[in-house]
Amino acid sequence: MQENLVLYNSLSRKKEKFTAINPPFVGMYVCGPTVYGDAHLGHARPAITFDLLFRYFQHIGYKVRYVRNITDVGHLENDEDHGEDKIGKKAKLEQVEPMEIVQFYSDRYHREMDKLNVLRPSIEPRASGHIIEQIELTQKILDAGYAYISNGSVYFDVEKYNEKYNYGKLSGRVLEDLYSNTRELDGQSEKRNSFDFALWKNASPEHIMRWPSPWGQGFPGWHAECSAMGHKYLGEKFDIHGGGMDLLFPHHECEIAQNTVAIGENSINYWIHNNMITINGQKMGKSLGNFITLEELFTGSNKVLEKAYSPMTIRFFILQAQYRSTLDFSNEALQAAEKGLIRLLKGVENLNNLKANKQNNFDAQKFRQDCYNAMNDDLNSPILISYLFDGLKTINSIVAGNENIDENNLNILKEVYDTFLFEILGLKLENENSGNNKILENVVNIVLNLRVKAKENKDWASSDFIRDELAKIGIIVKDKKDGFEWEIQ
RNA sequence: GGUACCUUGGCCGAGUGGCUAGGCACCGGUCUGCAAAACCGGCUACGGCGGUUCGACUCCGCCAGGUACCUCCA
Repeated sequence: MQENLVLYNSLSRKKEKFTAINPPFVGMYVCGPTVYGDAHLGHARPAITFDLLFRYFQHIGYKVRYVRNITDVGHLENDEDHGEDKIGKKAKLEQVEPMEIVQFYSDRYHREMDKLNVLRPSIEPRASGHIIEQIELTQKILDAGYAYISNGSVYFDVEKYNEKYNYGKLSGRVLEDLYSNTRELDGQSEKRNSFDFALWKNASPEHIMRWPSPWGQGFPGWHAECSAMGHKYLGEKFDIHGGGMDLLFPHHECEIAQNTVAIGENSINYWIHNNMITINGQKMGKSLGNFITLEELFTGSNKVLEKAYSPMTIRFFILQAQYRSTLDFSNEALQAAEKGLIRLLKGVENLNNLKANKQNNFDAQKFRQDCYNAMNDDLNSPILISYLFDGLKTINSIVAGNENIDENNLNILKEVYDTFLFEILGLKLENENSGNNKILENVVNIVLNLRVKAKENKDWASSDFIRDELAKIGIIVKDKKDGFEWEIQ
């Protein structure tokens, strides 16, 4: 087992050596989607980031329990006092049961994540399935004296909490600043302070999603689910809590407050946050309306897209940036990723056909160690990928006969690509010519075989005619030494 | 307004107090009937102004520009 993994902890704002609480087990909780719309490029980033971590942990010998929730209740729009439930609103709009919305978008989320080769988590709990746990959490906080009841709702008393603990220790916020910077209360609020947050909300008569509780008919506050479910499945203390940087405040800050009171201080060791994907330098997000769904990316059906991009192109694009950096979307960047990935995968094909030599001038052990070092340094996937490209040059030189590799080093080299490219980065070969186009495939092959005959007869007019006419309808022919390849543009 | 962060070559994106990441594009070459593809090579950048230092893209200060969070967002 590699013991040198270093991860950036948002709590300390430093890179820290990772030490599991109870090795070889690792408990990891990641905030999943609120399922009221299609997954977009932004959703792919945490999914892939924590998939990378999940895969790497397993590779270096840990047994990981990976919990990623599905939020299906309690996530309100706008203001906590007056906002509408996101799922409930969509259900009304579509005139279906809220759970139909949840099922529909959960299924679609899974489908897109599968395409991205994101492994399913070990447990995927839903907020609506853990109402009792959230009521218990709320009751504990009430019993401890850090919450108050107001009109059938229960609010966390941040001011009181901050007297003993430090509200803001994760996000670096100071409560006094929040006083001056939050909007003035209009006098109608149920909350004592605007920064107090709901643990349980009283349901108005028109609110569809509602459950009985000691405080009346209602529903849980947004932050309650992660505290309740995380600790239910991972224990009182666990190793990692992850999510997007935009959840740092208030969501994760509130979770820490809840956990501290209801479960204990420092119940989670490492807080890990991925950065945002930007478009034209601006965050891609639901509220800005500048998001591109994954389905649109895969099919090219969005006017900002010059073409369709395959799931592996998207995955590679995301992995080419370190997860804590913003990543700027553009057609140019995506096409660069696409071409690079194809070249890398072709290199692996060459590698698998390599023949070992007696002589050797490649140090595969060092190469392997470099790759581990990159991953151990806070999952530096772009550096890892740069090494894999460096290795490609070596592979091609060996193919060309300019360098030599012996059997031992060749075996290690193959193992490194297998491990890092496929197992850890989670990339895979994609089959082009999607689906039921067997007939087209056969027809093109017949035509191109005719072209081979024409070339043998030095009938350049015919061979160029075939190539050019195919190009006109979007089929690109690539000659090879021993035959041809083609692809649909 | 408060808090934090960022500014790297045409584009994306790593990184370090001295040892030119990588990809894409571009240019040149090999190969090819030609072209494409593939392969090889070239392309030495770190917002501005000061300071610390033998030496700064890397540390410090100021300025400029940008972003995020402070309300829902991955």
